[in-house]
Amino acid sequence: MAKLNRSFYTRPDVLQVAKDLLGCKIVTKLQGKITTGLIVDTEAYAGINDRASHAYNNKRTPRTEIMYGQGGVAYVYQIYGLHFLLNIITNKPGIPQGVMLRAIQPLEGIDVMLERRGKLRLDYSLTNGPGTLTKALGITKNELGQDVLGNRIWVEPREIVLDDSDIVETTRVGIDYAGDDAYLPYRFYIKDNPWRSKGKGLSV
DNA sequence: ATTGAGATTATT
DNA sequence: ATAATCTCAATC
Repeated sequence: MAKLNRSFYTRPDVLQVAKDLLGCKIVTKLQGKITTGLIVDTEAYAGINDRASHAYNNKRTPRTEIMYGQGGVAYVYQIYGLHFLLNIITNKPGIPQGVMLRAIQPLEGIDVMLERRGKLRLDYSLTNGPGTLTKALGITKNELGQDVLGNRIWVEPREIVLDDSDIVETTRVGIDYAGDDAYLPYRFYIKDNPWRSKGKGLSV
């Protein structure tokens, strides 16, 4: 199956990339196992002018450096010492923007995902948060900097029809520290899809 | 060298 | 409501 190409990710409008990723299929081939899921919930982080972004104010640190590289690369970081969150970097080198995956709908390799999550039965909690979907897909900091056009992680094009009326725009989750930018409509999810992230914080 | 908080989750 | 748990970044 085809992979989304580099130019999909290097587009200048990170909001458009976040929307266009909805309905696409993310695939990981890790530990010799393939797992896939439909992307149903994303958030855009708009770089140096976005107070919610790790790269706000052009902040360059060892952690954020990857965001300044080329688009189509995985930015994985650990939060609360417990969970790994997956972003795909967008735009061209020097412009640190990216899209975080908040939730997926499991498609293939569900048995593997259940095992990685320590669950016995399939329910929404398998992959309905940014930290749970990475665990199900086997993504850890090992994948930091991986090319999303490589053979470990990639995304395949949307095969379902989605128009704007199928996409809900709302505020991002868990970024109260971002002041007014917490109210920007930079989160997108597929309307009526039950696999979307519940989230806490300021979501409408 | 020290400290404080975090793009969360699961449990009480 | 809160514990879990640790890396990173800012400050001293």
